[in-house]
Amino acid sequence: MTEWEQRLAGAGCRITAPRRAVIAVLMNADAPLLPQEILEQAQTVHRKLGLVTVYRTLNLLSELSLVRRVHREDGCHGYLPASAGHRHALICRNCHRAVEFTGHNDLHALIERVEARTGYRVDDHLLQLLGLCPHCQEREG
Amino acid sequence: MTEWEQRLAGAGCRITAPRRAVIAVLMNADAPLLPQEILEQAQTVHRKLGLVTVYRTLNLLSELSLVRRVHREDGCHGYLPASAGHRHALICRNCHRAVEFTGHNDLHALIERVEARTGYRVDDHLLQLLGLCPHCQEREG
DNA sequence: CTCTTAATGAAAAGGTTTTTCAGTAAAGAT
DNA sequence: ATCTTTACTGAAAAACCTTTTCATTAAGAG
Repeated sequence: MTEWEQRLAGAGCRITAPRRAVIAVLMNADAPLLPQEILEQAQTVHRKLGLVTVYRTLNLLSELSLVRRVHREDGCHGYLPASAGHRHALICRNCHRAVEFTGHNDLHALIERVEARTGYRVDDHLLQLLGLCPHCQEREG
Repeated sequence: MTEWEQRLAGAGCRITAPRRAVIAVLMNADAPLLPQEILEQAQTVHRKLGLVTVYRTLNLLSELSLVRRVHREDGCHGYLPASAGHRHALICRNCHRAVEFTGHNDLHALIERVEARTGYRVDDHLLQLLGLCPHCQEREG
């Protein structure tokens, strides 16, 4: 049983073949995957998987903080395996390969300054970086 | 003619009553407005305005950097008047009132560190802060 | 193995955003 | 002021992504 499956079981959820298939795809993803893409890859393992179950499993994994949802410019959402703690995604605009990073320390100063100037109390943030990964830089240059 | 209308005219676009109505609503918005909300407010000025034209005008204003699109957790998009330069939105999770801020200096150090560690070249970023505005803090406390 | 009920898949519904297309009106030319 | 061109508009339909509904299936406790 994988670590993710243990977390599911610990939360009182059943370990089913459809969930195993979705998990297998997501655990090793290195770019944000759309639900439709997850479906197509997972169906090679579990043929009769439906898109609805992909969405339900993604919601479940999000609640357990096992995956992170990233916003795309076109308005739909990709999903990435989430590392522990509050991290952010750096996404290649060409191949969509993503890495995570922590921005906590640098953001802390910024957030304090903004709180002082605006009077707002900040309790959450969304940060995504966009650029070119090393691989795609080579191809371009 | 307002500043926004001059920008439109300068870009070769026609100044029409529907566009004026959308602009009038957005110029003074202090919270991200949904296309549907913009429609309802703008229809008090231009009764036969359609939702399609709201979307088309929002795309136009986005291209001219007169409005900024902010991502909401539910997946749809709100629109805010954009100040000059690269700014970010701080949004109240209760009343949705928003203020803008510049995070350029603080993010610069973070971005350089992430570039050094990952090899990515970062050329854009998305940063939104969420919290409570002073007004809603009072109401809560 | 049996039983309970969580989980599934198909179909339908719900929402937002885009496309299509015939009609309208803005703005430059006359 | 009027004409002419064509960008713009609104309604309807289409195209998405995502959620809900509901009858059926199967996980896992006893």
